[in-house]
Amino acid sequence: MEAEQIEAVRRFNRVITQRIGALEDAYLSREHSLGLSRLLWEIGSEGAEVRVLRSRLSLDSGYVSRQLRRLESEGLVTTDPDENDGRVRTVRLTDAGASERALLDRSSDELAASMLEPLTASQRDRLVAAMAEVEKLVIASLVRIEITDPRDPDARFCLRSYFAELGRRFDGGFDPAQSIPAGDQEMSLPDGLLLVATVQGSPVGCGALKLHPDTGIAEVKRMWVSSGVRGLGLGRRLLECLAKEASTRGTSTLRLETNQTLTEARRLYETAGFVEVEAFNDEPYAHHWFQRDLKPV
Amino acid sequence: MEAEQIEAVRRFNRVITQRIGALEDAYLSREHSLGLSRLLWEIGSEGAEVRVLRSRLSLDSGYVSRQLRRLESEGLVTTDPDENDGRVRTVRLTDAGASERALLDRSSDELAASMLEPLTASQRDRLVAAMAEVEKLVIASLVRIEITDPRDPDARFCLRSYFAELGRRFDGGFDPAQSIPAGDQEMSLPDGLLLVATVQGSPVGCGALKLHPDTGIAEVKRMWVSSGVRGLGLGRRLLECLAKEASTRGTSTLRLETNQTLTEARRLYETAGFVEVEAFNDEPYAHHWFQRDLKPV
DNA sequence: TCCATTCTCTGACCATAGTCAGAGAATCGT
DNA sequence: ACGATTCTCTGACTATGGTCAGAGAATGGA
Repeated sequence: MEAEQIEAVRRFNRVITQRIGALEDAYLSREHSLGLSRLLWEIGSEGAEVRVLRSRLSLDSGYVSRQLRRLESEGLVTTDPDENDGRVRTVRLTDAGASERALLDRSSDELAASMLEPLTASQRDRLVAAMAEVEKLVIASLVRIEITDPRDPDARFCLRSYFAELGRRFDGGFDPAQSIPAGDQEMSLPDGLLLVATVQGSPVGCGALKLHPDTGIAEVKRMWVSSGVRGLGLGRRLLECLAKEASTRGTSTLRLETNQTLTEARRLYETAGFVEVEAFNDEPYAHHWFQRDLKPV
Repeated sequence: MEAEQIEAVRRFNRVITQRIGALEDAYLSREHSLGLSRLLWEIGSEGAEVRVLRSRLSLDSGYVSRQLRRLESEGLVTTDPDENDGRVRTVRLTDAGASERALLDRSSDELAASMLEPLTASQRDRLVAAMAEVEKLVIASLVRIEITDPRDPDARFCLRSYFAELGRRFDGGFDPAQSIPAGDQEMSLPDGLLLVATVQGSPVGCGALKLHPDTGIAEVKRMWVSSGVRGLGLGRRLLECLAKEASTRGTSTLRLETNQTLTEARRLYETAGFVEVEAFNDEPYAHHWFQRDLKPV
């Protein structure tokens, strides 16, 4: 990494935190403290359970409790016990609370507008485009990839999303019963593994391996990337991560099959060193079979 | 301004403040509080006067004093009275303080590096480029233009910079004595005015008017934009601002002359509605004379 | 049934980051 | 020379944003 780039990032951080900080001071410090406003915001129009608020903002339970009492005494929220679980309490905004929250929303809009306002139309377009690029790449830098139990909720979410996408994209839909299966056992060590990619706790992609240590072959399955984070090279990162995991577990050849409608996946495999080979199984949904040799570690 | 753009800016602000905030928590919260670290940083390797620190960080004098006592008691700084002015005290870092500051510096580097580290080389380049663009445009949105007394230090700085630049760029240099002068009086109301553009307190550009109410003509003089903020349309903003000020003061025609080496200025004048005319004065350094009619207010 | 756990709440603390009033010394302006 | 101003400092006070221990009610699991 070059010193110049680091200097550029530092300069950016300095300018941006100053600017946004100054604006937040000016706009958001209405009658409530920052903490109260944050809580009010996080409750949302639907209401929220106290324990959810606590974990989302990662705050102490006593602290949240006191803040809620204060909001209550100002008539901005009401808290009622949960119907199913008497320990849990649910906070809801009153009308006054909702309008207070709307005010915060408007302030945020004004804050954003004040960054655009002094600029010409073309400068605004450039700023918005550059911000989108920064945002995207910063999110990319937040991706964490970890081996995850297939029964984990995040893993379940990814697998469900994967099947849903195949259903949407395959000509004639997708029926898991027709396809070669990959059960939880096959995606758990030592038979295989599942990688889940997350951004700040939310699952955004996955990829699995079925290991066959006796033959030195491993199959790549369940490659999926959420539409929100496409174009960030996450597919490639997952694939390389799978290759590394396979390699350290005695795999010399990686195999996978794919459907003709998944063109971007095919391009990914080709540019990642896979070569198309004869069909090595009878997966009914596959049109292309790929293979890649791994360098031993 | 479009709602979409505002939404994009808000999303950017959210993502970036979260990201930078989280990183700062992780990296910068060493043994000193944020306030002490900020002060330590601001003192710099050269040392600084207490009053300068106070105004730069816009902090209460009592507060700064107490913070300094604390840094002193930890052996990180020394404060000595100024040689010339016994009221002023100058703070300097001790060796321990300097190494503490170097540590902060390194943390900032690591923080920046951690944003780049997970990315591929091409993504890094894109991120740095987009950050530079955002930074530039955000700075552009921070520019304030105000009528300023020519004897004000900021004004003096701009005028000095203006002459220095002419000296560098004109073939054969520039000698103010040879040129048609514009004294402080001529750039002060009611005879004229000087606009100074600042970004967060630092002067970055200027432009002056010499008014001639009897003829309805005003002359534009001393147009200068700091090299650090070029390409942001600041010249145009200054020029439009001058035109507006002239217009409200009974000017119907704006005039200016310029040197052939200032090509970007000439392009600015042409695209801002000025047309080249015969020489209307005998300014020895001028090669082109321009004029523009103003719509009455 | 009963013990462990979960969830919320209260009370007692604490550090940080200030603000405000005023005092004392040095300097400036006239 | 002297009154106004500038600069720094001390003391008293405050709000914010927490942490920690423990109590009491509800629930879950064996």
